Amino acid sequence: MQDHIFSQKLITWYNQHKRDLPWRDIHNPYFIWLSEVILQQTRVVQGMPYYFKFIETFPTVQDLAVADEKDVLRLWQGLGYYSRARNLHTTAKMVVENYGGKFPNTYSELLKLKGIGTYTAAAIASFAFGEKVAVLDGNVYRVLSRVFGEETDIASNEAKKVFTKLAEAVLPEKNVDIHNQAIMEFGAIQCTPASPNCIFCPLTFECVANATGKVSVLPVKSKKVKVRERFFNYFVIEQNRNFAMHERTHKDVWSGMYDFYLKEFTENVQAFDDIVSEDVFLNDILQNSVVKRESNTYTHVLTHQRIYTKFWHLVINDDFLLNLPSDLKWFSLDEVDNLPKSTLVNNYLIDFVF
DNA sequence: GATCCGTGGGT
DNA sequence: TACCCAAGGAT
Repeated sequence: MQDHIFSQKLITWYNQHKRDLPWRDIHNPYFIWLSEVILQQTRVVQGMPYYFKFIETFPTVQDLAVADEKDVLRLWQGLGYYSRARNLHTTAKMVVENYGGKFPNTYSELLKLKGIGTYTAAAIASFAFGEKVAVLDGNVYRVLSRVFGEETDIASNEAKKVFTKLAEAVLPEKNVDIHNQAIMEFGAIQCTPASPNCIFCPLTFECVANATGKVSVLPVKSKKVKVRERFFNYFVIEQNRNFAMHERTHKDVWSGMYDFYLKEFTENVQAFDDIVSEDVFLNDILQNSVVKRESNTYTHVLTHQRIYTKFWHLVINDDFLLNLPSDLKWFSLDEVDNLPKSTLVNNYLIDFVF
């Protein structure tokens, strides 16, 4: 099949079947950037409400740049991969300070910004500025792999070179932005990962995978992630309707988000005495508090971790003068609501506190 | 450069 | 249930 035929067929299909999405057919690089970062590893239906929240709360890159990082993270709460929100904020400040508030308009300049990699740089450069660069995301890997019968393992380092070359080869001279949108939309709606409806595919006759019966095995992807098990015991420390919260700073999940006093184990420790033993702070507290609740176990599943969590809700006596460790601070219920929190922590608060 | 970083929906 | 994976990027 000739490359321009492939692109023409994709665009014809796209014009008939494309979804009406709010970040389509616009050229505001700030809005396009927001949508692309939100949609990294995220489904359209999941990201859509966040897109509307962000453009309403931060209508311009300047608005985002002057915001507190806490508030950006709070708005991102529930979407996951929170480094995206921190990098978003960093890049907004860079655009304002180093680029006069105007997004750089080339692929290579965009690539220098935090949180903008090869895919996102290509997306912004082509959608907002019409630059002739090919996008390569999960959809494009799948479509190219099947249509051209390319069996290179997409988890390998080699694959990025091979598929980038393929993606560039099929790029048309004109309407690169539409072509890029079309190939991704085609992957998302027609050439789906599981059981695509090849009977109604406009590329049935050209598709190598269809001809060779390999649709279900392409693209080849080798890596299987191993899941680490962790056991959390959160101590929800409350006094006079204030809550002791801690900002996660270390290299771990939910960096920059707030949680409670945590005792972590590598195996399941059931007995309360074993959990609190040798913890001076907790033993000091326990003399002057009531255990208001011992929660059920929350099983929180992440990509590389399975976290089994029990919440111990301690209400400290009103008149007890408690010295918090330096990494814990008191927050009122309203303030707790406004802090960025993981879905795990937020779920407990929704279930029993808010 | 292999591993880590979230959450939710589909099968 | 267990697994996949979804408009990836940073380290």
